Amino acid sequence: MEAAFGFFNEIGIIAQLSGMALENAMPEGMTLAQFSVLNHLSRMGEGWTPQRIAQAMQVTKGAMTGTLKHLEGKELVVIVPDESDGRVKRVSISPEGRAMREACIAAVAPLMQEMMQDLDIKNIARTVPVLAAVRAWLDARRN
Amino acid sequence: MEAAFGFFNEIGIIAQLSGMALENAMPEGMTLAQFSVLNHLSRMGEGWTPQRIAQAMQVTKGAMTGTLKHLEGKELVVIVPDESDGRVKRVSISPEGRAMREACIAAVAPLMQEMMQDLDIKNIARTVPVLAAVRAWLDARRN
DNA sequence: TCCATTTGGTTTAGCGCTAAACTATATAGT
DNA sequence: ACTATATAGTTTAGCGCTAAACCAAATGGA
Repeated sequence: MEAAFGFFNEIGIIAQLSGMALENAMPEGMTLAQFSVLNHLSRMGEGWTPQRIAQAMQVTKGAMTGTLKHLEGKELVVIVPDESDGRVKRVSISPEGRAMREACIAAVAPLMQEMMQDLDIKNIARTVPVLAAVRAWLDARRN
Repeated sequence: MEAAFGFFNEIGIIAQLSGMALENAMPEGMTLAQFSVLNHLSRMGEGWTPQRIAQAMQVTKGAMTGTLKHLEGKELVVIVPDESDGRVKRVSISPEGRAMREACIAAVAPLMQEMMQDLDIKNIARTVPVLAAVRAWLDARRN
């Protein structure tokens, strides 16, 4: 019980601190939320709908509307209406978007290197399956 | 490198999901940020300044101004000016605040129980020292 | 004594998130 | 064919967070 409380407390603080550290390292104006979408599109291919991206990122569609608007404003992403279904839109990453993704990864790499040098990466890697199990449990429970 | 990325990704998602799960379980209108302050005051004693609370919670003083305003509005906390220093304020938890803290803990307990039943609490407890080390590293690095 | 610096707190702009209300389009059942 | 329901996306209100500008009070050195 105490352990569980401590666990979630650490998780919350690390999420906050690491998020800030990563965003500060990234090119001006880029956020983790925006980078995540670029990364997803780059790795998983084009033509995703906002709704599907929102599900993949575990955020509401309302939140995704905002993030995509920012990305579209910077022309890192192209959004077009679907031909066969008037409700849905299709999102693609632009060449500038790909370049920005690369730039973000390059900007963040030194930080990761530094951390892996100072901390024992083995120990960190060992926690990942446990974290994944907790995430899966929370996700399933959330209905 | 991949491991580190995956690690922070899991951390971010768990923080989001667990935060929502806990807040949904709590009494209407209570947030994790507000609960954390009540919990801190209850455990660490009275008379803390907003600035010191902000440092303990790892947030900016601006953020703490807002959270304390909400708590004060609900009369869960009492804030008075310091006598000897015109700049500082002193924060105390009220009886209602203590009751609210208890209510939050009681509301969240079943969730924790459920999780400890479904997942192996030992594995989770084992991750806590690693998480603490990562937090300490990020904290030290942030200057 | 006076002025520069430091420190505590507030405010504002901006981004992320949720939940819920709302619009518009598609689909299924009668 | 018409109506009810489901689905995609947008908008709004509200909370949390940062960073930076700002105000007020304390402090320390010339």
